[in-house]
Amino acid sequence: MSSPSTAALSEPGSSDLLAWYDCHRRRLPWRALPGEIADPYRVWLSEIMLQQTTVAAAGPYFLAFLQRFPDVFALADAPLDDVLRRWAGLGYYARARNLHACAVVVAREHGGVFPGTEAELLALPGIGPYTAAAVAAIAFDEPATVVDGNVERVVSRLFAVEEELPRARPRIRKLAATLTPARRPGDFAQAMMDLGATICTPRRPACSLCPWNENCEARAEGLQESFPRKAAKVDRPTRFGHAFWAERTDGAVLLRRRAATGLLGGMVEVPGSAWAETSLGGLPENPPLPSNWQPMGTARHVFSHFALELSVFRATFTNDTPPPEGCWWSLEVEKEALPGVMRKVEKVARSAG
DNA sequence: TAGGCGTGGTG
DNA sequence: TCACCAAGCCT
Repeated sequence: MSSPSTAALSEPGSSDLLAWYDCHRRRLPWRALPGEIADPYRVWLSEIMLQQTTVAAAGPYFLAFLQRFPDVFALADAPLDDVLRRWAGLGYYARARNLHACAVVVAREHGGVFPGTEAELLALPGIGPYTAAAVAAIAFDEPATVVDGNVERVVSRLFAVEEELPRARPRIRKLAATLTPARRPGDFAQAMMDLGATICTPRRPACSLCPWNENCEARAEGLQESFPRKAAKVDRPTRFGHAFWAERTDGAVLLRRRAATGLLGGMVEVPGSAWAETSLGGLPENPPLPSNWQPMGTARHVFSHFALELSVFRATFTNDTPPPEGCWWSLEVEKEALPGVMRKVEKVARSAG
C-alpha cells in the first residue's frame, strides 16, 4: 500500500478528526446535542432509513415516523400496512418490513429496550454489520468500528488501498479499526461519515479543508479521486409491461397487493401484465376487467438492477362493478402504500394525453 | 457469495 | 442524458 514516496506520511489521528467534527458537524434531525447520548430508538430508526439513502431523502420520513410512531411500542403495535404506507416512496421496502419485525422483537422480547452491544443488535431483523456498529457506537458509546460507503472511501484514500471493492472490504475494515478511538467512538463514527459526505466526496474532494490532508497517501500521489478502486459494473437491462388504471365514476381506483416478499414486497399496485424482457405489443395484455382500454402513454422507472417501461392503459367503470379476485376499489389512493413506480403510472394515467 | 432489492440527486 | 452513487441487508 505505501510506496517509498508516501512512507513518510504520519498516521492519521482521531483527535484531529474529532476537533474538526466539533467545529463542522452537520446538524441532523436524529442527532443528539453535543455531549449527549442519543436515544437508541431514534438512532436505530435513522440508521435503517439511511441505508443506501441520502440524508435529504430520509429527513422528512424520519420526522413523520417519529410523529406517528413516537417509540418502539407504537411502532410494534401498528399494522404492517401502516408502516408500509409511511415508508412508500423511500424505496428498499424490505427495510420497512424488517423495521416493523425488529420493533416487535424489541418490544416483546426486550421490554422495549434496545440491546447495547454489536452482537445483540446484529441478531435483530434488518440490522447488519454497519447498523449494529453504528447504533452501538452512537447510542451506547461502544467502541465499535463503523464502516459504510463514506468510511470505505476515506480509508481507501488515506491508505491508498489498491485492492478493488468489494474484495477490499476486510482490509478496509481492519484499517478503520486501527483508527477507531476508545474515547468518543460515536462521535468518531459520525465524524468519519460527515468527512466523507462533505469533504472526502466521491468526486472533487475538498482536500484543502480536510483535517487529514497531510496524512493521506492518495492525495500525496495526487490520485485521491481514483480511490476507492472498484470492479467494473454490469449494465442494467430494460423490462416492459402493461399497467391498467381502472377508475370508477365515483373516483375509486382498482388496486391489488404484491406478494409479501421480493421486489416491492407487500406494497400496493394497479393491476398489470407480467414484466417481460422484450417490448409487448400495443394491445392491452392481461387486463383485469374487459373494457375499451385507452393507451395513455409510458411510465419509465429505474430500479436498482433493471429499468422498466410500463405502457399505461385507462378505462372507466360503473360504481357497481365488482373487483376481480385479489383486487379492491380504493377511494383513497393517496393514502395507499404505492411505491414510486406506481405514482408514475398514476401521473401518466391522469394526464390529458 | 453474488445478486436481488428503490429512489432521487448530481455533475 | 446518463452514469454514478447514498449512513446496506438478506439469502
